[in-house]
Amino acid sequence: MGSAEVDKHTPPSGDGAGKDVLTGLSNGIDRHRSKDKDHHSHKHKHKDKDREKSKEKSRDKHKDKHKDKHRDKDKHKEKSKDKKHDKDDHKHSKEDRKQDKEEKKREKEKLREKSEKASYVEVKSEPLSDEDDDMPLASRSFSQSSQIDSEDDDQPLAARKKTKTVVKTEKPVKRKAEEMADEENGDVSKKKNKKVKEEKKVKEEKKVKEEKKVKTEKQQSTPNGASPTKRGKKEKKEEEETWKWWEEEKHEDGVKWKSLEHKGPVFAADYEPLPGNIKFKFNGKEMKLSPAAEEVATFYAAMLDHEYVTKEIFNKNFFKDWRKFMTQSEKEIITDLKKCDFTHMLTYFKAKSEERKNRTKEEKQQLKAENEEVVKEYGWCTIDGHKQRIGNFKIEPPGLFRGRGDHPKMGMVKRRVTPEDVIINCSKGTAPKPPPGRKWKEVRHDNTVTWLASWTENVQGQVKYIMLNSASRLKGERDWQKYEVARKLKDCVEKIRETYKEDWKSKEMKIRQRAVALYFIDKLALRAGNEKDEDQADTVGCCSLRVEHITLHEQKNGKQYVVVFDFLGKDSIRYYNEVPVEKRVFKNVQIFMENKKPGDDLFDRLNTTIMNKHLNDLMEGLSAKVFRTFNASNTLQEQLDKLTESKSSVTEKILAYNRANRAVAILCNHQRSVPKTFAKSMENLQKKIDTKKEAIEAAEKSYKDLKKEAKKTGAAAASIAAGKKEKQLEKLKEQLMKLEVQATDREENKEIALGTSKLNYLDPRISVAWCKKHDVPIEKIYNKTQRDKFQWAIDMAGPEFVF
DNA sequence: GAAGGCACTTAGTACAGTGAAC
DNA sequence: GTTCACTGTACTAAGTGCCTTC
Repeated sequence: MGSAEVDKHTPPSGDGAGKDVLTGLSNGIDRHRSKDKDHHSHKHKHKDKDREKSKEKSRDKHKDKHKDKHRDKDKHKEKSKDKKHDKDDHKHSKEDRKQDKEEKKREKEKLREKSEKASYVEVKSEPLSDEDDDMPLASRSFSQSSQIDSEDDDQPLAARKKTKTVVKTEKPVKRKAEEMADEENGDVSKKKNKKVKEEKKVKEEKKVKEEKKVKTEKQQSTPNGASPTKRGKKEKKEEEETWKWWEEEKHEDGVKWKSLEHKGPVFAADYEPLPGNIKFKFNGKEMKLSPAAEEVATFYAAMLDHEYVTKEIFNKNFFKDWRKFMTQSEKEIITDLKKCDFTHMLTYFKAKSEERKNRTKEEKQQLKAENEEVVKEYGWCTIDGHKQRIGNFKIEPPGLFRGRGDHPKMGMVKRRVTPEDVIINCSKGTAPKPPPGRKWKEVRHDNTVTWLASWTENVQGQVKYIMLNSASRLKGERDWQKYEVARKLKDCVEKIRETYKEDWKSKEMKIRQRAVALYFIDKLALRAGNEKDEDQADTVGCCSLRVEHITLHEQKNGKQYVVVFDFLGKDSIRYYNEVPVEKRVFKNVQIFMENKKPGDDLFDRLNTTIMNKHLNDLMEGLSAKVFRTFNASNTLQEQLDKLTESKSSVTEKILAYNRANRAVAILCNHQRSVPKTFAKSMENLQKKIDTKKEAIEAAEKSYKDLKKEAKKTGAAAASIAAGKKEKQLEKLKEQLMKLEVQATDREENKEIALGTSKLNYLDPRISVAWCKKHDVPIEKIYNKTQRDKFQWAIDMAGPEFVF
């Protein structure tokens, strides 16, 4: 299929092309059916069928897209069901086991529900119409055994999954993560570790000296006027914060801690029923709800002003779940969400919120003190003899699930977590006490994991964890290691690039797909793109890109061989990019798209496991995500080198830093919604600019007048005044320039989030070194929390550090 | 070897806190 | 003292990738 043909099925790219990309995509494409297509699309077959159906049903194109994907996801279900038909008993038993598991899971759920009796009235599940199971059974059975291409290893994954003849090109031995981690550190960090060991003695001596110094200072300061408690607190805090774990020996393989003690999590406060005068109305009639139903109703009421409640799926899920918390009589009465009136509740919450805002200083202070007490008690743990902050010691309160994008589960009730749901992890003999009269689900002593407590959340069945905060050793060590792997990639990236460029020419489709995908991951810092379940929002990454997500242009805006990417990535954030690529990549993509429907996988012979296996063969510890870290950090280093002028002022240097940071954020597609106050603040800034311009105009006029006068009269006074005016004018112009730069900066940053890259992708040693080299205070780049997180880097990196 | 589980990182948003401007 | 706008933090959803199970 030529690109023109592809283009025919895609909307004009460019402005606003995003969500409309699907429009008309299926037009005519179905006509290209081939052998390859047939077997490749086993997993797509039914989704295509359904897609056509859904097209008729749905008006919203974007929605359609998601629906399609959910059907896409059905393909996995179907896949496994097909297997059931085609394959041996083993598959049957697999399916059975799966069902067994699900049943067990359901039983567990039930048990948990029972345990929550205390907080909710238990109601037997209501047989509301279940639309989830609308997949036609007929479409599930589909044999494909005969459709496998005879070409070696050059088959779509869907087909290959059925055969056992996959040629294994990868190294057979897969090593343990711990081994890898150790060896990762090996190459790059080993030297450092050695150095660290050598220096350890010296440093320990230094440390002892420092401690002595601190002690003496303490002793000296306490009798002084300064508040002893305040000082003591500060010093204690500092002591806690300055555990230089990076100078210590690492734990052995897989061991995360030797001792761990904590007080357990903090549970959400019990539900406080609404005052009697706050009424819920159904069909215009006031109604007092049972406590359980009322609590869930308040979750919804509190969100009435939010966009979520305009979404059908949100309302549907909420109502279905809400009914589970109603009494029999409530269920009989409350039959339609549209007839429910929660506004009185919302008004009450708003008033409460106002009340909170208007608290007196004393009240606020008291509240703050109370919170601090809680943090003091539950916010810290003792790990290997050191006190460390816990990141999230509060258990998530109940509420409505706020899935992002078009999440099929949004609006479902997130149930209250009880001690009976919680697994505690700590040293033997140190288990925290559960709340009075309650029990933990389990207490374990697993020192190969970093979490302190966990529970399984009911909406998605995911495990949630209580973990240490980012300033802790456990997090810092991993962070350091992450950047070391990225630096290791820097040393061999050129070779890897040569390899994948060579692979673009491979005879094997699988290898060509892998090579092109890797090129995208490397060039565009795309995420790997794991496959997703049908009960999640339809988002993709590189390996899971579908044909509908890209458009090819032989020529676009004066550039040759342009690939236009338009898809929803993580958090349903749109990724739109027009990328000129090498001809060979372009031609390959053309081939990958041939005879495929919009909803088909672009890389049908590739997934993240295959990609990462390959990457790990190229370099130990390498996975797709390392490219993002590497490219982000590398970009920062390059941009800083390019943009920083050593003669500039600190302000200008910071501007340069922010620009470099922004370049990375753009690369990684870190977006944010435009701040609510943006328009207004821009308006204010514009006003300032206008005022400044007026001032400049006036100053210019008076300068001219003064100059004229000086020339005319030759008076020294007039000449001095003109000189002064000139200086004033220059100053004003400079101020104007600054304001205009600020406006540009703000405008450019409107939709870009700098924090994510700073926190997760940029090797902090680059920033630290840059600060040290250019005499920029580190506080200008990192706030307190960030400095805590990157303490290791601040301590470690000198001005000479280069990524 | 597919699928699911698990542990962890990465992500954007909401809101509280804070300090500057008026 | 009040308002406004920006910053920092808490929160929790959504990714990645390795490991285990069957």
